[in-house]
Amino acid sequence: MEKFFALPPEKQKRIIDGALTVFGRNVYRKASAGDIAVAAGISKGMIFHYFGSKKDLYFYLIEFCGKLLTGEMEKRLDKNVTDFFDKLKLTTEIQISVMKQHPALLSFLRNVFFETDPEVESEIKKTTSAGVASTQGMMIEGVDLTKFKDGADPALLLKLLTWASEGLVNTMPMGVSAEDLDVHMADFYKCLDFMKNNFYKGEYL
Amino acid sequence: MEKFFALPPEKQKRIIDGALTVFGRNVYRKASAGDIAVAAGISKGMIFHYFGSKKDLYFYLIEFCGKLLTGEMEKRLDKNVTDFFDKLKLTTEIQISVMKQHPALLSFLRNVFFETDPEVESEIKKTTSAGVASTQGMMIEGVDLTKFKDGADPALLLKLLTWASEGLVNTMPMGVSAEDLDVHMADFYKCLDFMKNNFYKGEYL
DNA sequence: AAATAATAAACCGATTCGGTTTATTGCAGA
DNA sequence: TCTGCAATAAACCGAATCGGTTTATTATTT
Repeated sequence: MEKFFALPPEKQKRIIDGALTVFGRNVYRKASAGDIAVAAGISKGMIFHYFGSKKDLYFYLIEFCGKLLTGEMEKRLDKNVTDFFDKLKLTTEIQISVMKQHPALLSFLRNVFFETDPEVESEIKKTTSAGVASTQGMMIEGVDLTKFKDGADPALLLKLLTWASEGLVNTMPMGVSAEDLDVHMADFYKCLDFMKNNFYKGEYL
Repeated sequence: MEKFFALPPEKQKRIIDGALTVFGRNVYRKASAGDIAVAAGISKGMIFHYFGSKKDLYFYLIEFCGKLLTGEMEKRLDKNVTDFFDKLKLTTEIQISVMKQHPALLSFLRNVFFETDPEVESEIKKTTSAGVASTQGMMIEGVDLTKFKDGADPALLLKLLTWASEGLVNTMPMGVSAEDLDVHMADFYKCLDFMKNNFYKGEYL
């Protein structure tokens, strides 16, 4: 893998994104090295020159994405944020910013999560058991629930907005441009503000 | 294809669902007849005996799903429903009921929509141009907007709930059981009621 | 110019592909 | 029970593709 790391960073990125795209659209077995090479704009042989094997590339990508995602989360998701909507906004913002760097990252991780190929499944379970954790659960902890009006159900609201966030990301899975992401995020933020205005007590607006 | 239609209906269904699953998880080129046969619990040869070719099977499935979906929509989506939430509920209900019959149907159609393989793309465009139509646009037409409170933005609300509906369906794409679907749908309905209670004028509740 | 590293392209045996053919089974009607 | 026929599984086909290696070519360094 030293060979790979010796490459200029923008080329590393091209290869990573090409591989993420192919692994993000296909199951492990059907994601061929040839397709990855084409997507990355290099010759097939180079993949094995850089990574040794398809499997090695695959697990390198898992590690890379995991570290990037959790790294961004730890760096930017301030523990002191107790406002429900701020926290949700922040989480979405991080996801979007990651997708701007690597558009196929989320669909790749999703495929990894659902992968069942015996050649990789057991090792996946080993390396990702710590990583995933329930976003749902830790989202609501430390949140100041007293800001909500009586009758407003934060858990339900969280569920709704989590779905929406999922759907938002999922409705444009192909080559999603940064501008498109911004447009949709702006709409999503409008939704958040809208909800906040309606479900917070007046004094917290 | 007469051979296929002569089969007992439950066997037809098994084959359809197997094929939908495989085509729903893979791009056309990577969805192999062998995998489909395994998923359907028949031998590979039978696929060609029933359908002639993989491509014929593929387009039969497109036609089948299209007819089923639009058929259900026309049958159940009453034109007289002018209530925003009733309409949304009805639409979701139809989608879920279709997914109960054929769990992989939606992901299959989704893949068809994004398919780019030259072997099938042009013919897809021909056969589906009429079918898709903008759900978003026709969702809001004929809806009684006067029921909303001042300050409630129905278009924004529709967007949010459409995303949520997308996310709801998309968060469990694998072998989703009917009970799971019911649980999630119940949650979604609770969200709808919740929104309705908050964004409708009092006299319409 | 010689040596060395990076890369593409040709190549390898093995596997899988879409599709066909053959062998086996189940089930009519006699 | 035998016979014929349709349904099916299993073996098979040449072609393509697979993961991976080797060779040839191009850049780069010395």
